[in-house]
Amino acid sequence: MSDERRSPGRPRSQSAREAILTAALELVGEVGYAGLTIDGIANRAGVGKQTIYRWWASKADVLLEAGAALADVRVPVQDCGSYEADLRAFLKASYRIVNQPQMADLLRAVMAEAQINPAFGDRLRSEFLQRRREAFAIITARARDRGDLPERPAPGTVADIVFGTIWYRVMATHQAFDKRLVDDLAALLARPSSGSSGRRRSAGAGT
Amino acid sequence: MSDERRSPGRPRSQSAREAILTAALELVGEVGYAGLTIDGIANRAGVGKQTIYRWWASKADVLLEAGAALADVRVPVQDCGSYEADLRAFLKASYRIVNQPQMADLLRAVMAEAQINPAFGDRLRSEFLQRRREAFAIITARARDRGDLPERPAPGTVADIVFGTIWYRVMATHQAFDKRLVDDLAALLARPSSGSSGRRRSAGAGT
Amino acid sequence: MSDERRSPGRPRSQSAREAILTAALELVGEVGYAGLTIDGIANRAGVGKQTIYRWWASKADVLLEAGAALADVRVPVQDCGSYEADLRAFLKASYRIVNQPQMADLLRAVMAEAQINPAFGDRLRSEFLQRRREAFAIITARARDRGDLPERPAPGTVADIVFGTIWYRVMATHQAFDKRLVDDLAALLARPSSGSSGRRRSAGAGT
Amino acid sequence: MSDERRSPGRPRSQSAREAILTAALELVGEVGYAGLTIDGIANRAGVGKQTIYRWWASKADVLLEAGAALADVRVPVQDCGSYEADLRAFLKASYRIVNQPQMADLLRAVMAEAQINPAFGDRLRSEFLQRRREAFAIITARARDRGDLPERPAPGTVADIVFGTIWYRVMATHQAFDKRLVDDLAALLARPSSGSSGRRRSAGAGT
DNA sequence: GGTTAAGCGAGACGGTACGTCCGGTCTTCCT
DNA sequence: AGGAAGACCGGACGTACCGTCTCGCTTAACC
Repeated sequence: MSDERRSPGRPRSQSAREAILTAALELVGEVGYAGLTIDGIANRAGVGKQTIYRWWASKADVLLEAGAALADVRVPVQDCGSYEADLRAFLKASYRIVNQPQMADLLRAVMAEAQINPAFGDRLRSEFLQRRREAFAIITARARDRGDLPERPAPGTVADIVFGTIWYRVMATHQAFDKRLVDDLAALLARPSSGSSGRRRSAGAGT
Repeated sequence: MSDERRSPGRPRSQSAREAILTAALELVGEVGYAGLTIDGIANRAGVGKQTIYRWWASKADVLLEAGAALADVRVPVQDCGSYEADLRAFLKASYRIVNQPQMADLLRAVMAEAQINPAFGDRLRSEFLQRRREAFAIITARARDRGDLPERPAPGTVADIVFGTIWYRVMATHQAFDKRLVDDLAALLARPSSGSSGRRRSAGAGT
Repeated sequence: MSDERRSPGRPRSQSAREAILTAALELVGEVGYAGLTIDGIANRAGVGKQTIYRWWASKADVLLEAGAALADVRVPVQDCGSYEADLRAFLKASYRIVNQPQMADLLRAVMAEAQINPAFGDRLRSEFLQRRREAFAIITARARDRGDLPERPAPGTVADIVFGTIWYRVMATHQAFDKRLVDDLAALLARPSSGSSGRRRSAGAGT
Repeated sequence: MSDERRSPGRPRSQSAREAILTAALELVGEVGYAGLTIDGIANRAGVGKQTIYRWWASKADVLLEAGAALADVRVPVQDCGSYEADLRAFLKASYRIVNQPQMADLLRAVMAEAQINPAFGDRLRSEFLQRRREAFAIITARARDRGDLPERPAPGTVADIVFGTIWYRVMATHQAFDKRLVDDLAALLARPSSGSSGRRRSAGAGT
């Protein structure tokens, strides 16, 4: 029934894979991304360099996969009753991810590499950033259905604002992503648009 | 009258300085930041490597200084009559800077380097990011005095939102910084704080 | 009678053996000995690397065995009537071997490897060079018995001169091993020693 | 007067050059040619790898230059009175070179590399082997003039025999190049050709 | 006819050296 | 003293092979 035809040849070593991801995470914490080298990861992991090059295109890709495990905190997509509550839940989940010890350094590193290496930038977008945006899109879509989504800005722009603010704090100001920011963003973005359009929607929802 | 006591020895060559900045800008456009090397800049500029190392700490510092010329578009700090108008003026000026041809690439490069090289990160913050925030702070301070600054978020957080959104578009989505975003951000941030909470706070403050 | 007790397990694949020897010969002609790799031989032969390592110690050993087939031209050991005629017959046989198309390259390769890898050097001596010397020793021994062997040089030194000259042409000058060299060497080495000993022998032969 | 216009830039470091040649000679003695690496030479010499690659094309070229110093024993070209005496003097000089402690290993290595790397083979021929042959050619030319050069073999073939025998002992039999071989070769090659041709020449020379 | 044992193609593994590139320093001569 | 030139040491890069290993499979001999 199952089509899991094993390919011929020695199978990939899971222990090597895990040792590499662990070593990369440890090393980036100890020596920073600039000091991180494939040689260093290979030595720490007790692995040949080729084994890294065989499965990852760059040290940033290793980090990205290592980070995927840490970022396993699943975004809460269940309905909290209102757009603002949904927003707050999403932001709190993001807050928990970003405030993990090695996570901020890792995020800085992968975003930096994405600027320098366009091919990695594409991978970062498709395998990480886009997924986060899609999760967020669930919230705005639900709010639109529910009727409490402000008319402006458009959902894509809202995502830019939310993610942009978080990334800016991580990369530029090195300020903590604290609960106050959760409150500020949720309140700001959930507040009905000024002018007639907002009222119209409220009226519609109230009917 | 003038205190320009010339130091002894041969003075710094202005032609070399300009050739270096020009070469760096050209090369980063041709080969990207990853392909940019001190050797390459020196060759293109017809200059010895040592001349670069004498005056700049890294290729990112060369770019930062090269970019300063491009970013000469001075932020408008004059009063436009309302917080929203001031915001819109500031955002339009930023829009003009970011949309210069080589500027987005240059911004990406220096922000990436800042993540990788902490010492450069400090220089970027103190010599560029902080200056932009200070210019923006004039606007929020004036709005506070004028009385049309929403109570929340705090001015620093507003700056995080504004700059964060712009940087995120430059670095993550590669979306254009268009006039629609100017409108959205100005409208969103100038809109008065929502209903009861704002009033409650005012009431509390008044007691 | 026969003790050919077959060991259990799958017997060695003759088709794999032949494919390997053929692939090695082809490849050394196409890419040279430096470009010859075990991986390359295995791929060309459609064989796993392990199958090569199981039966040969190095790529030079593969070539040595591959060359053994080409060098099948057996040295003529039958008596031609005189030392000079025997010499000439031996040299002509060597000439036919060396002038085979792939043979000179193969000889160069194995002699080079013997200099670099002492263990292979021992194998080359015992399995190839020494056999050739033993074949040659038959000629000098017969000449001694017959009485037309010059007193000097000693047979071992004569072998050094004969083989040395051939190898030098193959390795150092890349000159063809031509019939003129056959004549020169045969005439030189069969000529009676100068001085009293030579005369004594001549006298003896004349009696 | 002198046109030794120094080129601009830092001049080549003689101390680095000598350290590299010394390190190469030491290492080839310790670990053999197969174990000799550019990395190893660079480390032993306290030098960057690039400094080696800048001036030499391969480790064999380093050895060849290192060996040139050892082989400084100049071939004696002065007239010893007879062809046989000249031959003996040349062979004794070669004997002294080959019997230097590191020399045999070095010769084996460069000749091996010449088989494997054709470009190096050309360099070895033009910079070493050919020079030795030219020195030897002086002896045969002088003998021809003097009249005591046997008619056959031709001078080039005589050189093949002399050098071939020496190289064969070094590479194939690992026998010492001893004084007995000097005597044997000198006697063999100086002995007049058999038959009338030799006598004719003697007669002519005697007139 | 099942069991055992070895050989087989495939290909991942830990390593080592390769030759290149670049960083940052230095040493020269020239201005 | 600054600058152009370019060699220097150091060290990471990504590649190529090495020789070994672990798979599933095939092929025989043996019970």
